[in-house]
Amino acid sequence: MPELPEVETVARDLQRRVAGAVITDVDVRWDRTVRHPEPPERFAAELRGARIQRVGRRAKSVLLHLADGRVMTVALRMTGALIVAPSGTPDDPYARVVFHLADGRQLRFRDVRKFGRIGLWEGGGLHRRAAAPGAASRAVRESRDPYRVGDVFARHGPEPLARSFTAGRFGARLRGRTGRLKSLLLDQSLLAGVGNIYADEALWRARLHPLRTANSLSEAEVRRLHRAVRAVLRQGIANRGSSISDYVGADGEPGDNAEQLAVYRRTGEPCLRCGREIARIVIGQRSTHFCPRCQREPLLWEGPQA
DNA sequence: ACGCCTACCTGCTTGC
DNA sequence: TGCAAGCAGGTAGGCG
Repeated sequence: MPELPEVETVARDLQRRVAGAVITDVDVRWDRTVRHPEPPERFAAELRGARIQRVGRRAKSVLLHLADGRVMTVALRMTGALIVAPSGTPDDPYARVVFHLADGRQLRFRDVRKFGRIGLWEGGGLHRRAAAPGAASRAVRESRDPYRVGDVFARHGPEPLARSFTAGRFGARLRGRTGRLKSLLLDQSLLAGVGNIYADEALWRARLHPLRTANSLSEAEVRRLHRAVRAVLRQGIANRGSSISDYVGADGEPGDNAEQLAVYRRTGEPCLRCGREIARIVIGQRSTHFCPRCQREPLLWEGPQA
């Protein structure tokens, strides 16, 4: 469900609502949601009495910075949501982890499909350069604790909305890559935060066919894609995210960006630029939407293609 | 290192 | 109406 704009919206909501709150107890109702530390009783024990100081985001994870320097990471994956429930709110059968706050409210991790993951880590290392690919997950798997939050994101690429993420830097990361643009935009080690919705939207905006390969792009096209990625993400944040079926912010309200989407899940509707019907194809098992006229097909030099 | 594929889960929609 | 298949915003892990 949530990509960068949705996760950013949740993080900003939580910053307003739970910064300063103290966690008094934790119910883990689906053990596998908690990945570190384990077992869940230990996760709960380590959080009792912790104060949430600040809420932020890295990639598609919400970061709850605790007053003692530790960081809780919440990866929402497909259907995860973090919702602040006032005291007395009816229970939610899909709440997988419930954080009880000292003021009587609950911070609920709701997750129908149970793909979401929560971890608790020592602070530090968030802003350093990427380590060797694979090192992070291997180390986490093998670690006897304490493990730093920066290591969790060691394989992730840069934040697309950071000032330091320039077209030149984007081009350097794309250089030599033979993969298709659609798949590369979804690759979190190339760039962090773009998912299926915003990948399609960015390619439409940049007028690039999703099957184009990175190494086929001119410098001007790289600049166009760079601008487009940033624009669609910023617009998504401004509209509090795209709610296709069940995404909601921490206030439980859906975002307004779905109606602004140009191609995502608009198969058969007219292109906003040229009127041609939006097409849907599958790339790397992911549904992909684009305008066959505005986003010209790459030249195919081999193999039977649709 | 890269690309491709599967698994992880549940619920909703679609087509027969 | 029932039932099975297909689809969904993500990503770790295994394969070649």
